Amino acid sequence: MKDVYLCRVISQSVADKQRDILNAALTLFVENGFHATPTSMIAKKAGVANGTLFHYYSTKDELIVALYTEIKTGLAKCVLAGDTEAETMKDKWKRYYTTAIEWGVDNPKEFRFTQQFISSPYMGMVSDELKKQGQLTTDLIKEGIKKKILKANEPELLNTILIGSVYAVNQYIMDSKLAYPERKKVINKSFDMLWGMMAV
Amino acid sequence: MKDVYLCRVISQSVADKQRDILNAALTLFVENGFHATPTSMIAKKAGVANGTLFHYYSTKDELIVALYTEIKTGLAKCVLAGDTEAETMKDKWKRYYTTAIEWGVDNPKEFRFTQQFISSPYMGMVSDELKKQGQLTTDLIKEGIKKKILKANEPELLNTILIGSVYAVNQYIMDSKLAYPERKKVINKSFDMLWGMMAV
DNA sequence: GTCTATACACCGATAGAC
DNA sequence: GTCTATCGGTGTATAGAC
Repeated sequence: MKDVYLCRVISQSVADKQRDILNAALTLFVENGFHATPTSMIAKKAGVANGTLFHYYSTKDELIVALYTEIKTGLAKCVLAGDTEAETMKDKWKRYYTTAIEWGVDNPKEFRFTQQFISSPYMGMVSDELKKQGQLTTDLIKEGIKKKILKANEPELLNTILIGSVYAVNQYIMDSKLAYPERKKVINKSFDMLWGMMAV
Repeated sequence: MKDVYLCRVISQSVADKQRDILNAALTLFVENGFHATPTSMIAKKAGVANGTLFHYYSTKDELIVALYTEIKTGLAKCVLAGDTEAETMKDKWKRYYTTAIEWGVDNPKEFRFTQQFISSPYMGMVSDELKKQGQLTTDLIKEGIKKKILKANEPELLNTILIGSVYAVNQYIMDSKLAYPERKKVINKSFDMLWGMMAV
């Protein structure tokens, strides 16, 4: 298993000014929240005119949701990138788990933005398509149960706890400002704990 | 162990109009978010004049933080209410765990509000006193490790995972709209999983 | 303490030139 | 596509009567 899971999200995916707008918005939203960040401030930080912002996103809400979609898609791509056929289920889970947490470490603004977004009313505005992304890991749990590798619990419940743990461990790492060697230990240790909980 | 963990929060603790304002604010914040809820709307729903709101809270931010403090204190009181001396550590943990989750079920608005608040920039405005409330469970973990009841992991890390799991399981219960008998099963089952993870 | 009335800043969004 | 200029709407907070 490789050691580094770096994965940048927004930087390369869209063109010039639009990218600047998204990057500026991300930083400011995380710092000040959605409300306290006027579009004028975003435009200024992005180095574009106020009107230009509304050329790309016809409302502020649309910008916010677009930013979330962008980030979430990038995370999913990043986590699934290392998928191989020849891999035990435990290794696959460990890789998913590690990649997700390291992604949060490499992209702290993106991570905090998603947290903020998910528990906001904007969450109701995202497409069902994007919402169903979590289905993937639930399916993997079902497969694991069928193969008698995982304990026969409600898959959705286990999935929820796992996602919650990814957020929790990430939060812990960020709060404690853990650098690489210690960080890896914490990730491994917590994975072992969780695996002990879910595996037969 | 008793079966019902009901625990209302805001309703009784403060006087008349002020209580109406907090209740109205809570409902509207959860429905619309902080931004999309003007003070005028809060005042209207509370049945008071706009100026009255600013008599009790000199800024909107102050109102938001006060609401969080109120709710958080209520939750803490509720969880600690059943503390007894003669109780095994496992029972105490199970009671804390169960009470916290059931509190979220009984107070869905309060629960969603805290989620929204914690991941917002307002979180930076709360007193250090309130922030340190989580210290209590961490200390209990340390005690458990010393007594060789719990595995010798980083206490903070375990605490973070536990809190994350409480949120996660609550979310699962709410999303699945589980009623009492099934809900209890899920809580017990998930606690057993978690206890298996943390206990020696 | 509670109300009415209002000041005034500010923001989201548009119009239209280039 | 990008800019400047601007408008209409709205929100926080205050002033002052009761």
